[in-house]
Amino acid sequence: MTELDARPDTPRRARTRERLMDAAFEVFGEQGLAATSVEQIAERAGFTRGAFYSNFSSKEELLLALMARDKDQWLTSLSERVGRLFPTGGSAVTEDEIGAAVAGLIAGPFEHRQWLLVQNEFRLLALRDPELARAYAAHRAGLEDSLVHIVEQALARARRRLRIDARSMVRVVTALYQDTLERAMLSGEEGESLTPVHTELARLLAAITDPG
Amino acid sequence: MTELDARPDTPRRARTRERLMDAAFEVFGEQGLAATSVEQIAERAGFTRGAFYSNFSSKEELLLALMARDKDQWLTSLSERVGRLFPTGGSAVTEDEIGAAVAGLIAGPFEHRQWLLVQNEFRLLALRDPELARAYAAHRAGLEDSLVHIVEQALARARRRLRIDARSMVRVVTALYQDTLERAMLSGEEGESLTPVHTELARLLAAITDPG
DNA sequence: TGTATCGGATACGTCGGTGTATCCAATCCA
DNA sequence: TGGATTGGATACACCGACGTATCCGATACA
Repeated sequence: MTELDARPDTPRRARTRERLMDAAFEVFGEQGLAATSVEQIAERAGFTRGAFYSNFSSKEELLLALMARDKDQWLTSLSERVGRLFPTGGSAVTEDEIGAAVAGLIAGPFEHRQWLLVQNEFRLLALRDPELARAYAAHRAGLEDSLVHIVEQALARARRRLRIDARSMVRVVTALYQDTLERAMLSGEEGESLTPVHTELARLLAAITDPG
Repeated sequence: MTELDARPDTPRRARTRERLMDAAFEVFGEQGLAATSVEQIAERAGFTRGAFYSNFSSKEELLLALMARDKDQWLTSLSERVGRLFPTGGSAVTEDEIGAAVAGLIAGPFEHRQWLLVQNEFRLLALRDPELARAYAAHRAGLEDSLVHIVEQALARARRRLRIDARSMVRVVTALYQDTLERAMLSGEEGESLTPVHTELARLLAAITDPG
């Protein structure tokens, strides 16, 4: 759990760490965190266990690095796309358009399945380990704050107001998104079955927003 | 995964199976499914691995038995409590009263933490194993149907109507309940921190119901 | 060009869990 | 009361993962 005693941060090291994280993300998604051995991660990345342990002190540390690395990417991407959907000075937006927007955002270029799985496992670990719980809570808080900000901007631009406050709205939507995505993944093969997610979310959003 | 080749279903066997399931539920909750060995389960129940394998063919089979066993208990209990809260022929119900009702229901006698953890892990397994996925989907479907029924009854008795249909409402509320409960569990020690769950849910329910 | 350092590979001992094959004891029924 | 049947305990062989200590080759630098 403690940081690896600071070694020189040479570019070569950095590349190796990246490759290990990428590999870990893949294998975690396929097999699950607990079921994945350090050896499998290293192997997938084209290294051996020796390389792994000279870059990370444990699977857990790698996981933390992984989560931190990708949160920012995701957020900036989302923010950009929302900005394009609701440009400043645009006109008021209908309920249908909100639904379409959500659909577009969700259908983004991210591997939902992998992320859902890894996030779930991370959360599960955090629920049992107070140390990890703090890390996870911070992670989520950062994400939520950013989302709230994005939503408030979007609402202002879309000329709509919420029947509940933005933070609650974010919580409801993320929770429902998770749940519905899981439901879709559980029944049928990924691709096409993402549509119910959209309609479900659109329906809810229509129910809690009013023109204003 | 296949059933244990049918052995005589004597009362003694049944008792042993019960004890093993109870023990498994405890240990699963504490350590997680993957981290729990068959030996720990047996030990907790006061047996050895031998006993386990002569009653279940695998951890997985035990898990399925466990889920099936407790779903019904929970549902009937919930239904009873809802019935008491909204008796037939009662008067119309205010938003505050709905909040209070939800709070009361959630604060029920069940070990939320344990259940949340086990359900989460079950779902995680199901997301990777199509066989389990079907079992889990059936489990959830049964639960959801019952909840929808309960909600429709309660709404009629409370003289309120929803801005969305009952099934969507059930999905939203269960998803949000999960998420908020997790949030509470992640920050601070269990007991008192369940209140935010109540207010969050009450707020949402108020937003999607109208008097009618 | 020679030497030091760093990244990664190899090899090893250890541990814990698995599943099965065998054994013992208690209950059941004649 | 004595043989059979069943539930559970014991013992065993096996495997996979772990973490570390040590070694080798390549790069960097003088």
